[in-house]
Amino acid sequence: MIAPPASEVELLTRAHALAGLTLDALAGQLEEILPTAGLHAKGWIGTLLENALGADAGARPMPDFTQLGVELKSIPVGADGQPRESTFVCTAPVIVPPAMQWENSTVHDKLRRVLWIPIESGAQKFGARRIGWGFLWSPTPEQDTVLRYDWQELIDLIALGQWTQITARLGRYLQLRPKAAHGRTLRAAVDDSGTPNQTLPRGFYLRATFTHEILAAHLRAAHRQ
DNA sequence: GCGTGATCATCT
DNA sequence: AGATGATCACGC
Repeated sequence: MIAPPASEVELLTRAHALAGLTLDALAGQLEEILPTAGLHAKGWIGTLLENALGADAGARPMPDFTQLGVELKSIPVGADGQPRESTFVCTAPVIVPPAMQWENSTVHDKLRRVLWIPIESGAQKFGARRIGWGFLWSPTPEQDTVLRYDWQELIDLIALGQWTQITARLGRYLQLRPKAAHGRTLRAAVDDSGTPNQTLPRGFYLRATFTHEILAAHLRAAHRQ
């Protein structure tokens, strides 16, 4: 158990010390056992990085580094450097509190400041994947505007109980997708006529097209240095 | 069961 | 091939 970093600089320094390491190497340092690749490894890399960097949020719905307000996201990238998957942000509420606004939403909380750490993905053996160069990101004003708009559109559908209208096709940067152990998971909700019912729990995700934009912008900025 | 960490598998 | 909908593992 490593203490949480005291500053963003310390966090970034820790992250950069991991760059170039394979998962095998980092797991060895932390005395953690590599999972068998593929199906049963979902989420394992993210947890490994949390442990390596001193994240302290656990499973609470708040940024991983609670004192810094920084969220950690590992992101699988192909040989081309492009994200291979969408990025889970947080669970979506099923009952929307009347006072809920973008500014006090969990999505906003988590995306306000993110430490992105690219992870090699692709055909190689799981343990041979290398950790990339992490970088801190905050939404630009333009990105924040789109995120806010997406969030409002999606949260309105939930608040109005219009579950049948909800699809992953909605949202430019943010989308809603199922987030559950399996398809039979149900959550108490209210439908669009105000009648209590049940619905599949969903989560907010960032589209890969958006995270691609984030990574590309970072690389352009880094090249100018 | 719920929220965290995500990726898998199917459809278009 | 890319996006959508479904699923896997862990801690509490």
